[in-house]
Amino acid sequence: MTNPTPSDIPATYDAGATERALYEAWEAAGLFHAEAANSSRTGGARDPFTIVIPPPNVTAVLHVGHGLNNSVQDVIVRWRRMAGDEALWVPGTDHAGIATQNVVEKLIAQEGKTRFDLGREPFVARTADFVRETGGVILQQLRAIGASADWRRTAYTLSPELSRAVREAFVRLYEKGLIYRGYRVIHWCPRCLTSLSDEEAEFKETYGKLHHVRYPLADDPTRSITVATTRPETMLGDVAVAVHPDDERYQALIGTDLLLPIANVRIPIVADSFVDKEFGTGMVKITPAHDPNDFEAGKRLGLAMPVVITPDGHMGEVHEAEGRVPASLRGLERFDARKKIVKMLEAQGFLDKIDQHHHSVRHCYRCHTVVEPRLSDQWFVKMAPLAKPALDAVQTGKVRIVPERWNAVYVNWMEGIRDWNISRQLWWGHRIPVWHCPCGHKAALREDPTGGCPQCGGAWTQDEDVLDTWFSSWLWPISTLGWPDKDNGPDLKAFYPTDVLVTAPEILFFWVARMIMAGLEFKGEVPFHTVYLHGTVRDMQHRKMSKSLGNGIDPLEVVEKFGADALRWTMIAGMGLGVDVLLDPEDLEKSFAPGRNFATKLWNIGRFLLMQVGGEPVRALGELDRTKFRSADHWIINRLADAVADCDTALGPVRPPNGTWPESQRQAGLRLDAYAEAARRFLWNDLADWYVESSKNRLTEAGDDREIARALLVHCFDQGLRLLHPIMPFITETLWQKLPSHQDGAWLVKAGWPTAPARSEAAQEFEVVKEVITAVRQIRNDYVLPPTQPLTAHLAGNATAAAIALAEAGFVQRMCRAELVDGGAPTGAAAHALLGGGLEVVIPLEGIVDVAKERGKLETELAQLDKQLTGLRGRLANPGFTGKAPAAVIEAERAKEAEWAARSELLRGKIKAMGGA
RNA sequence: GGGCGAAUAGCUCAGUUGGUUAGAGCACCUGCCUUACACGCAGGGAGUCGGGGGUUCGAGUCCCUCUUCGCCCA
Repeated sequence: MTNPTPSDIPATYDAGATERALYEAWEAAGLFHAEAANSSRTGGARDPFTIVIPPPNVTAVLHVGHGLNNSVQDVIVRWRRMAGDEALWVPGTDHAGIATQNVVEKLIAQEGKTRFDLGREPFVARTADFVRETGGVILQQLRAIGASADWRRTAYTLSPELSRAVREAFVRLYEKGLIYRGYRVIHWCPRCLTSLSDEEAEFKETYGKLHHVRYPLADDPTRSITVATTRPETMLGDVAVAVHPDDERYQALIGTDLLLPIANVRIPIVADSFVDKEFGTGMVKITPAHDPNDFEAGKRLGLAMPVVITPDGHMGEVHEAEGRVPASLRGLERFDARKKIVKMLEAQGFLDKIDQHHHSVRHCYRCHTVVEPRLSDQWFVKMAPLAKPALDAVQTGKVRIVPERWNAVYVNWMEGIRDWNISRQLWWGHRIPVWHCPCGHKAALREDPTGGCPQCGGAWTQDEDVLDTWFSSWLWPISTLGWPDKDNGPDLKAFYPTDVLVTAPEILFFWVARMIMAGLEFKGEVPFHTVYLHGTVRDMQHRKMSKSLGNGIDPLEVVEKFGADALRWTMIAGMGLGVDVLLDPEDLEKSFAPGRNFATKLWNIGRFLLMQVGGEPVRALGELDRTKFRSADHWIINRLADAVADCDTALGPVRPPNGTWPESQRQAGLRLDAYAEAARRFLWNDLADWYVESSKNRLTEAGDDREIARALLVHCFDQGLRLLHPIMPFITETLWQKLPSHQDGAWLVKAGWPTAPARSEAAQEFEVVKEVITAVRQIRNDYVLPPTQPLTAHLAGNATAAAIALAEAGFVQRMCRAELVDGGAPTGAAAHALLGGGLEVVIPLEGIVDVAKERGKLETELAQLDKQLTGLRGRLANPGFTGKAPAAVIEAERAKEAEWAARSELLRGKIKAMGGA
């Protein structure tokens, strides 16, 4: 069989032609399947390793943030799969209540309809159809970037199974008294027409206006007090003005009435210690129905709670507000009303002044409408009892959060946790499983009731609201593995607790913290042992990529132009721990060419191997006679050992011993950028740049030397491909299957993760050879000698080192076009390089080297060295140093002093020989 | 307003408990189409480690302070 020639295999790798078919082959071979029976927790032979995907919205299309998040998960899960774990990656999607409902509402708006025109059931049916037809696209797109999930297990938060989990969780908490109905001020989105949790109402920095309004005393309109507000429209709902009970300024006013302008109702001045005397005028107006703090105050003081804003954000006498909203304002949109009220106040002489005011305003996290605090009845989960064990789990190390700084954020939130508003006035989602009947009886039920109320026989009506989407998401790790239907089923036993949760810090509270609570509450165990929080993909101005800014990158376009491997490489290699990944949407080439180029480099290493090594089998590493190794062989084995160790260190510990991370391991590992760099360095800088080059002279002639080189080339490339495979799965699999060591039917996906080979001391010898080559190259560059001009390099100063280099004279010749000569260095015009161990490289360059210039170079080097030597000697002469520094440090400094002194002496001698002082 | 974090090469970042001449990738400059690869090879320049003060034999690393930026929470 003849070896291929360069023209047989194209010089560049075509990702597009390879990736799709390869993915299909992986999937067809069932390589991503994980079986409960194989897990050591159920008596199998492999340790389980599980990741559950942060479920993307079912209507989502893949954006670069998904690309990053899922690439990270895939890298980790592929690593563990190769390492021999029963590696499970559970995929799925989220029904995304508000988001999906908004999408469908927009669709029917094009037909001029609202959801209310359709009615609840038809609207839900329409949404379900929409999801069925267009949903889940993202799961197909994840395949395009190489995601190795077990697709048989694809889950959906609104599936019958996961809906039962939601129901079970609700009923259990209800029965424990942890779910209750509360009447209070919540965040309300006037556009989505639903309440939101604290977490769903996001702060946005805003420049607003602080209006100072005069409220006259009811019985003496010549006197007035001044209060400040950013939301004048809510003043119609004011029921009191509060001062601090100890505030001397206002003692006399407590108990007197004010006349609320515009509304023209009397409101009292009351005392309450929540008022900050120092802030503003020390007087605060109380609007219980439209501000959460005022609500608390109003409750304490037993005040009325008039509601003056309608659910859709218009002025109105909604509740307990008769006579407060003048006809001219009724029905006016809240921000229009604000402007009008300010004008009215001004006209009536009640407006003192308006200040510019920089503050944070809550917005709906789905539609970005300014949220309205609103008094209403909602369902809540009592969080404190759930938070306690979840806090402990992180503080004791059962769950570690990486990077560390998010620990404090987590702890802070848990310690100040507030009850969770879980009811949403939406139609798309899990309907709250509570039924009421006319007799007032109320029950939370696992199954829909069949008959009537057990107490009065009346007809049941189900609660109208649905649950917060996150109420299903927080069950994800347990529900996707079978809870509660198969609570003792093999999957939960085999794979729960899972291992790593990979996500962005934005949903630490929405999701991660709540999953920890749910896992502990419903399964009695943490849902995962590591929370890995990665950065955000941003553009070159550090702006988050978003549709509205138009600065996004389409991952599928990148896959098409550069390949999935290139996409993955750029994201993983550029991802420091918790650090944002910066990509340039204006210049995809700049961002993704490095990954494509690396793939091409690998392709060409492969091309070289196939041509030079041929298809005949190679000897196994263990069968090689190490006594016949050349220095390069020892060296590449050591470099491989380093690479394996570096990758392992960067990836880190896998699971906590005995379920708890020791202090020393809490932040260890998951340095994906360091791992990527270690794999790249080995394949490119070590194997391709040096070992492949060193092998070229050896492959031409049959014999042991050729066989050793062939075997090591194949072995090292094989191992390097394994190290890189989790990051660049397609190119590595493609090349790996072409290796002569490849067994029919074997997949790199399932090939073993490398273990470091035994090291060899002899590897240092090759460093000498490399140094000589580099020295000659530097001289060639310094003197601008054409690469083709043959040179003679005399070696002197260290016979042992010289002999090592001379043994590889042929290789040196090939690498830098220099013939090595033992000794005989000329005294005339020559270029000099002084290497470690006193080895000298002298290249005679009559007519090219200016002796004075060459001497000048050496003098500069000497001056530099002497300066450092002086400092070093000063340190060693300092009794403070020798008396206090650790022995090892002093020892090292002494050794350094000796080496530098010798080098200095040598330099001095050479300078003298060249006519210097 | 409270808390946390960051500031190191043109850019993005490493820098372990204080201890070599502060590193990497990208970018940049120079030479080269050397029979695997120009999506490549070789060589090179580049940082008073944000400012100031302190502790120490020794500070990028620890402490104080100022400046700037980011994040989380209210």
